[in-house]
Parts: sequence; structure tokens; C-alpha cells
Amino acid sequence: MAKGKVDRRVQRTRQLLHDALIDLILEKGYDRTTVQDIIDRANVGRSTFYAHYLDKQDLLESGLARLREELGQNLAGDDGAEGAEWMLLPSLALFRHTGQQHHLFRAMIGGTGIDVVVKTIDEALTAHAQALLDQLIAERGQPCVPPRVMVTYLVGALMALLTWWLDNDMPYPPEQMDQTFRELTVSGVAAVFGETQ
Amino acid sequence: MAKGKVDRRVQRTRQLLHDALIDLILEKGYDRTTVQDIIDRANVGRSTFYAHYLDKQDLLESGLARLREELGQNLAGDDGAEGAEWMLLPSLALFRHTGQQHHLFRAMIGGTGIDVVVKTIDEALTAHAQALLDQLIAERGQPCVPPRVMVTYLVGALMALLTWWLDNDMPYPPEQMDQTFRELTVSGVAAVFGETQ
DNA sequence: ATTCATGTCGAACATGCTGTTCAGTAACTA
DNA sequence: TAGTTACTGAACAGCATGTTCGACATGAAT
Repeated sequence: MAKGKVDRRVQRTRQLLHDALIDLILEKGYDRTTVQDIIDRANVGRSTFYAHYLDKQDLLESGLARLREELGQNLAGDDGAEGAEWMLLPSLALFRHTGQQHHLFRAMIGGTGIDVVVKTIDEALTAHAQALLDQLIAERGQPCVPPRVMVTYLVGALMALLTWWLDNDMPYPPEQMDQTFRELTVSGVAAVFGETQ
Repeated sequence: MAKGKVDRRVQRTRQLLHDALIDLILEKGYDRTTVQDIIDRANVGRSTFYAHYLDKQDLLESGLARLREELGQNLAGDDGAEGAEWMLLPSLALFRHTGQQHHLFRAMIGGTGIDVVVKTIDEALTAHAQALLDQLIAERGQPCVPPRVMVTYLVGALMALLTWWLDNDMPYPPEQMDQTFRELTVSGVAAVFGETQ
């Protein structure tokens, strides 16, 4: 015992609850989903729910580790792309990955998204950008603006593009969104109007 | 009658409810504030509350018109600043204005902010930037990226800087935040590292 | 296969907030 | 001052929460 083995019944119950939550988020949104809904949908006893999770939020967060992991893997291979010298964020992979599961991601980070999910993705991207920026600083010296502010700027802009893109039914392909993001971040507004400055 | 005059009692009640809501938002956050809290704090009867507003959200939104108006006035004079050719957003005025009432704005748009408030400010900034961008396009022709995406990018980045700044106790003066935002938007990441590109 | 631990069920319960109703009372307007 | 309008306060039904408990079912271990 104590061998890390989890009782089949426990696995089953947790799976049912997670699936029910995702279903309901897609159907009626996170906020309007109640614990009552979840246990009805999962066909699980009320007391069973509270034996596993503190509340709705706790259930959601227990599924976030998986999301983070999955996202991390999908985003990892995007760094070494050609001409990526100034690219501090895996934007192409992000657009592609979220676009593939756009129903889910739209429900989770679009419109009135789920705060804790947005925060999770935000933090992951921030950590990523911060690391690459540190590297860049080592190579090229300090930029003329506070690095932390720069990271906030980049992540904020990317998250805005992403949620807008999902909310508006992905009117451009991931490649174009990535391209646009790159041009704006690297060269700025002046350059996209054809200025050499 | 029907002369636009509002009964003093009505004015009084609404003022009490609005004040109570703001108080409670600052004290315990919007989400944790209940209608019960509000009417207790305002010392107003339960039925009176529902005679004026549908629910907590309705009360909040009824106060948003004022915020929008006030914000609009404070932000209006920031456009014609020197060297503002590429500046599509009144960032300096925004940092100054929110910084002055940072307790309130932090509670409303920082950390776990209030969705509808964030959306209101976001929309106001978006409309502002969109208008200036149209003007710029008339002068200089089409940029090489979709204008709507550009607006989303700029507003998203600015909102990110603003919330970060408020959440972190305004570690830089408004002028520096504005300056940083300008440099990143206008010239991009490459330029802040001293590249001429 | 039997045993024993553990998970689940389902019902009941106290609690708290919501939104509505209504008769009585107070305050404002004209 | 008269008449309209707003507020009060209490009561009510509805619903979701989170807890508890004994009965039951299913798993793991020998």
C-alpha cells in the first residue's frame, strides 16, 4: 500500500466530475455551472463530490496541472524558428494549439473567461518570456525600458490577440496572427506603416 | 411633473447604494459582496433595493456611465502632446488618472478585477484607438497588418501594463510607464535594445 | 474466495442568499 | 394641505451550499 496506486473508484469518480465540468462549461459557462449541475451530470453523490474537492473552483484547478503540462509541450518546439531572434513568445504554436481546441479555449479564456485559467496561461507565458529575455539581456545588454514591464507588455498584447481571435471565430489563420504579432512587437507601429525611422 | 426632476428620496437611496457598493468592493471585493451586505451598509430596505435595481450587477453598471464620462474627460486632452504622431492611446493621462485613485481602480481592474469594468475601459480605449488609427490610415495608407488586430494589440498591451502597475503598487511614475509604452509600441523590441534595424 | 478497508450513495439538515410580495408608514411635490 | 410616491420590515418560497450519517457496494490483499 501507499504505493501511489489510486483506487479505481477514485479514478472513475474524478474522471466523471472533470468531464462533467468541461461539458457544462461548454454548455452554459463556468459561472452559471453549479455543484448541483456537476454531480447531476456526472451522476455522482453529493457527499462524494465533497470527499474529493472543496468546491467547484477546487475541481477546476485540479485539472489545470494537465492543461499546463499539455500546453508546455505544445509550445516548447516553437522557439528555434528561423528569424526568431527577437521572438520571446511561442505565439505561432499558441495560436495553432488553441485554434485546434477553440471551443474549449474560447469558453475558458474568451469573452467572460475563467479567471484562474487565464491567469495560468498568463503566468506560463510570462515565465517563458522572462527566461528568454534574460538570455537576450546577457547577449545584448540592458534595454532602455524595465525588463519586467517589457514582459508584461508582450504577454498582455499576445493574450489580447489570442482572446480576440478566438472570440471572433478565428478570422485569420494562425500563421498570419503570429506574423502580425511579430511585426508589431519587433518593429513597432512605425514600421508596419512602411517607415524606416 | 414629468419634468425630469427626480424625487429626493430616490436620489438619496441610489447614492447610498452606490456608496455602499464602492465601500464594500474596496473592503472585500466585488465577488464576495452580497446584496445583503449592500443594503445593510446602505441601511436601506431589501424591497427598496429591488425597486431600483435588478441585482448587484445592475447596480454596478448603473454607475459605469459616470466612470466612462469622467474617464473620457480626463483622457481627452492627452492626444496633442508633442511627438505623439504614432500615439494612438492616451496612455499618460490614463496612468495619471488611475494612479490618483489607485485604490479604487486596483479593486476594479487589478488582480481579480471586475469583468464588466475592465470591459468598459477596454471598449472605450478601443474606440479611441480605432478612430485615431483610421485617421492615420487616411494620411499614410494601409499598414501591412489588419488594423483591427493592431488596435487589439495596443489596447491589450496598455491594459496589461496598467493592471500590472496598479497591482504592483505603481513602482514607476506615470511618465515612465507612458514612455515605456510609447517606445515599445512605436519602435518595437529591437529598438529598445539599441538596434537601428 | 473470503476478508477487510475504503469509496460511494442518498437522504436529511442547517445555513445563507435571492428575489417577491404586501400592508403600513413616511416623505416629497404641487 | 392633499395626494402621490417612495420606503420599511417582515414574511415567504426557492435554490445552492457544505456537512453528517448509516447502509451499501466495490475494490485490494491474502
